[in-house]
Amino acid sequence: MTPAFAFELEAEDGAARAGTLALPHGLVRTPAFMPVGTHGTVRGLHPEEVRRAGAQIILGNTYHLHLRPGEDVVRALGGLHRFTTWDRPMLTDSGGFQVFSLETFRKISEAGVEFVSHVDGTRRLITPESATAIQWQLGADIAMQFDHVVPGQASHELAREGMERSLRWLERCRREHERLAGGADGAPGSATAQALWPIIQGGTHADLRAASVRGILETGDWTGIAIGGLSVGEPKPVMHRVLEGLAPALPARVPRYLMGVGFPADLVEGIARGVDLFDCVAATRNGRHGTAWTSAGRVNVKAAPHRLSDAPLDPACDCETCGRFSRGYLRHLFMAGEMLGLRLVSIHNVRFLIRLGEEARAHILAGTFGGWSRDWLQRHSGPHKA
RNA sequence: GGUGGGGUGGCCGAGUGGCUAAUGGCAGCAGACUGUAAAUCUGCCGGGCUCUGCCCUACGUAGGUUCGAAUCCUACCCCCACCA
Repeated sequence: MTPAFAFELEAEDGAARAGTLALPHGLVRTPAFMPVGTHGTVRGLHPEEVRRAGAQIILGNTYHLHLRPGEDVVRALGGLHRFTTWDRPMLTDSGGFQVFSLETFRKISEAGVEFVSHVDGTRRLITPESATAIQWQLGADIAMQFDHVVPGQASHELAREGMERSLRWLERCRREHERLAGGADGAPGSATAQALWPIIQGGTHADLRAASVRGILETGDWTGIAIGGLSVGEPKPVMHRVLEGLAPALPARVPRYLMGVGFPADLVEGIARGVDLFDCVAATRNGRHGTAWTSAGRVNVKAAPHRLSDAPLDPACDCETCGRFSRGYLRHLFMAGEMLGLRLVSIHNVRFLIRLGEEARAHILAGTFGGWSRDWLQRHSGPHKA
């Protein structure tokens, strides 16, 4: 039996990597896209639909699950896996992204972040310790450190502040996680039940990113390392440059998780720069908003030309939606405001990204990733952008 | 037959003399969306042009008052409510 959290690097093709990550609830073949299920559900989709789309692991969110229903409820009902009935691996984000996205609802101090709940207005102080403790109660396979995300346009000074604070908070998360894993508070589980992953910050500044990696690697043997603070407003070439700068500094035997990314082209670009794991809400959000990713580029499901179309969204797609429903029907569902439309396009987009990971993996294992990714990016550039 | 209310752009519905091509909403068209405050948000939405502006058409129909009318007056047509 593979030890929990072991990552086997199976092949490299240029900077691209294929591997297998062993987690308490199962294996994750990489590169892989992880659908986001903020509230303990991949929005709009039944867990079986997520599974059939090929998802190996999904996310949950610490901050949102803390507000609703509360980690005590989740724990009382058997933990996140049992609560949601998702029996494959899960990862919880720490709430660090909400430091960025709910910027107008929070105040940062060294102690932590005080949020004014967007749900009921109550004040909630989230600290590195509490974010870790909440995640322990939720019980996902992987917990993320509580970090300080700054916008993509952040100055060197602000990016440095966020990066250094994230390092200090990482240490506090690590201690709390070790304490909990040791059963200090009588919580269930053990050191093998949940991993804690650090997050590289530093904005768009190469020196800060490098310092972040150094700081993280000095403090422990991590079973995975995340790259945060990207796709938050910086231009794509800048994100690519940051990834290229990071790759050589990262240990090869540790999986790399690019947080919050991305669109299809971002996956291909990221994989080409050594990223193993991705997550992004765009698949489901765009699905709900009527934009489908296809092998021929983006399709606006609501567009009039699809009115009489009997064709599937993407003839090259093996998802449940494309196997059964026409563009004309999907357009009708959107126009009629029927929820099935939102769900069907979400299913398609999730499958599209997961399949993209599967295809990339196959090409890396076959040693053909370079040509394949170049062709793919070529096909999906310009007017047919992905 | 009588009395009262009303007829506004694809639909609903504001507007009672100039700031009105006419508030809103819906429908329609397009765009945005990256560790989810999002089944959301933004823009366009009478026609035409030599398009930072100009012209035409338009508030039931026809006439009138006025420098100026969707807004006031007259007649007619139609719709609704109540009474006979």
